[in-house]
Amino acid sequence: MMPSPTRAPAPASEPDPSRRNNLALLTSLVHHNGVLSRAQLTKRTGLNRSTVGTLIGQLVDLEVVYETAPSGGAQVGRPSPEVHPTPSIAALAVNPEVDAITIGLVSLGGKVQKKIRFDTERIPTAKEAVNIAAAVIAGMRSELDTSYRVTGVGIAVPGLVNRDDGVVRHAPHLAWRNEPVAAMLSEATGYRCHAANDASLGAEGELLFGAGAGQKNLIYLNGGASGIGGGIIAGGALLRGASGYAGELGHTFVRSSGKPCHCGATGCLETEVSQSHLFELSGLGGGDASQLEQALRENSSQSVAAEVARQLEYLGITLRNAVNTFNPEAIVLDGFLGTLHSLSPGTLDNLLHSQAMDGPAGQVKISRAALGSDLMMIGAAELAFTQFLADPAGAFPAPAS
Amino acid sequence: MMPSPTRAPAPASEPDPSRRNNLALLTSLVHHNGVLSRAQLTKRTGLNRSTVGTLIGQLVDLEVVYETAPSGGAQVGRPSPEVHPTPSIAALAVNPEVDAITIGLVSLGGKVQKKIRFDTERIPTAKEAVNIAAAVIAGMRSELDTSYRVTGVGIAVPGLVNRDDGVVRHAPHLAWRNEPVAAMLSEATGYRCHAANDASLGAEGELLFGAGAGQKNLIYLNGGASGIGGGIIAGGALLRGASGYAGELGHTFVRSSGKPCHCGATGCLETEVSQSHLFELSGLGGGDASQLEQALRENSSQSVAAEVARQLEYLGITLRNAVNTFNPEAIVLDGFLGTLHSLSPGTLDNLLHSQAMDGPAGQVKISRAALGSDLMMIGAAELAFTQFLADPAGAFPAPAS
DNA sequence: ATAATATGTTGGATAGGGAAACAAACTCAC
DNA sequence: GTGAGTTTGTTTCCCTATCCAACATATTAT
Repeated sequence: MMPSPTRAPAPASEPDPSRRNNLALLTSLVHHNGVLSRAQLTKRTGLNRSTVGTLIGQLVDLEVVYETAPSGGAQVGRPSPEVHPTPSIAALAVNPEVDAITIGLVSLGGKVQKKIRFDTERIPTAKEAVNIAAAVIAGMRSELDTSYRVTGVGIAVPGLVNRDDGVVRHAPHLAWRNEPVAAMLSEATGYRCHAANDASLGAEGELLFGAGAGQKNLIYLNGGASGIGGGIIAGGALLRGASGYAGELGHTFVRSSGKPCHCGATGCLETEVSQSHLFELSGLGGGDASQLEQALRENSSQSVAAEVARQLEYLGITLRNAVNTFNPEAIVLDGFLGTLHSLSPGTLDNLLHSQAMDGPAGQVKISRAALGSDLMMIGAAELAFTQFLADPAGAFPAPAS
Repeated sequence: MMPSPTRAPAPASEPDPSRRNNLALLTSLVHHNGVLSRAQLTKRTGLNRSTVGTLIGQLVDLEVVYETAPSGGAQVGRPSPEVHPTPSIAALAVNPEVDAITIGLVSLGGKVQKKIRFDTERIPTAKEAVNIAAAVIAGMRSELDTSYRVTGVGIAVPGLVNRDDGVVRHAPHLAWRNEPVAAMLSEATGYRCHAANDASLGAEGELLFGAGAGQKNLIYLNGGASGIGGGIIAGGALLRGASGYAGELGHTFVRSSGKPCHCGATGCLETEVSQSHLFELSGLGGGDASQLEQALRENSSQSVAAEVARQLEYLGITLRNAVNTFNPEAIVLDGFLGTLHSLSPGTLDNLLHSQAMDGPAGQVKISRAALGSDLMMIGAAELAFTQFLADPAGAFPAPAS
């Protein structure tokens, strides 16, 4: 049984928690792996063959998954049918940024079905962002109602977000303070909404569907126009902290008598390592990450090389701290931090091996993010999937048959 | 049922994992809280009254706990009998340091029954440490065999320890490298031995029995003769990392162009903040933590005040990083770091409020460690209790009746 | 073809927690 | 004191979900 010790027991009408747990386990496996044979599910869960059969049967009835004929994998024995996530179960994703709001629709299984980028003239207020998102969702509404079962909405915000109540405590680059965005969007759309820090969701996205697949301890760092955000996976789960604020590696101390940061401190990573310096030096007025990367690659000036080296050094200090503190298996760099790393491959590895403690440093692999521009959609959607995945049978009372 | 998805299912002969889980849950609650009434256990576990009754009955048969008549707590209703941990179930604790090896015996419930400090002439080698510990344990052996059921031995080592295999990767202050201390002591004593970093175990000890009781996110920092160690509790569990090396906050970067550290980097907290500076300035040649504290309190010289302020500033940088990264509810300072904090109360709080991000910083409480010199014994013993607590029915096949 | 292997399927057995009814032991009010 | 109200232990019965074993099925290897 193992009921959650912190929580009161579930009301009597609900099915036995153990069944729910096992359904949740299977659903999560299928969602995060895309396709799995029943035999693989049996191995992965440790459950009995017959039990998996029953459970899959229920999930098929619930239209959470569907089965297809075995693919002819040349293997001895009776082939096992393949279990797929139902793509009509989906979650909405919203990602407000300084210059745009992106709204997406993501299927169970992590496939991005739609992605709509709404460019804004100026930095949106929370109210504007919610209005835009609600309007886009309203436009999709008839399609959503007819062709999808929507589990909810996840909002990825570049700033401190209290994950429990969905209030943005402070998003400096958006100039938001104490905005209850989840409640606002919930009010406007009628969907259950959740909000969290964008980089935390990025970490979960890369963990489940991207460069960190299968890892249990992973550090994700993203550099964008809105500074540097971080998300940490420890022991297989996202590090949340007391209120979900954990992971702010962008404000790691990297330099004595450094410049003051908007956070109140001095010498933060985010003030020393920034995309805008690189844009200036490379001669570009602005643009996206790939344009920056190309410009930097083509520019062989001394000043650019020096700046890249300088920024990598500060990034190295942050990674050194993080490696000593977390002993992760992998570090995933996204945005212009991925660019910096790729411009001078090996530099960060060398810094880590010389400066971090040899135990933890010996195991780290540094890589670039794999999911690109879909990542925020996938991460935010995951936030809205969580509740569904925890109780796939209870989320949609009657299967749409 | 919820079998662990990563692990193969348990052999068929064993009892149902759900019963094991519930027994483990109850045993842990009793162990960590000392005494609990059956009614409290019912509330805490969320299990049914009758189920708790059955389970406690089994634990009584196993002599893991015993019940006593209700204490007359003035409360309406039938009084609930109290459940106590059996003190004859115990774990051994070993803590090698630069100048001594301490061996202890800790009962279920966390009470230190014995503590034997063996002072060494010089820094002990791993072999010497193991020999001394084995000899002391051999001396206790007849008593252990007649009066106790020993679950195993936990070794708390000041250095990087791979918790999975019990190998000390590197303990700089002891000058140990790649020493399989757990295997060595296991060989010498016949007990199951486990090893881990001392500060990590300190964090667990304070979490379960000390200043961090009830918290879910906690940072423990200990300053001693052997540098600064850290342990991090995140989401209720110790942060281990890929190999159990996590938590090395003593090597947080705090100063540009700082002194080189033995770890290979420069500007580490451990090189800037150290007990020996304070001993020199206070005029003491050496001594223990309480002597140092008294000397510093009585010394009103400018140079001492300046050094205390300087060290607190660097400690503040580490805590700033840690708070931004972990969003903990509590920070527990031990050893001379606790002394520093108490000499200038409020300084660290002010530093955090001005420098750390306001979301996470608003919630942190900084306090001193509560368990004093028993902490390492309790923490190390916990390491040896873990396996027992996970399966209280399976650890000692036949109850000694 | 036949053997070997792996997997789905079915029916029965079992375990273990939950619910309800009852018993017990306490406080409180009068 | 005595009865009412409250809380908890105890017992019995039930239900659920898993496991097991036997059989059926579909594939590869020989």
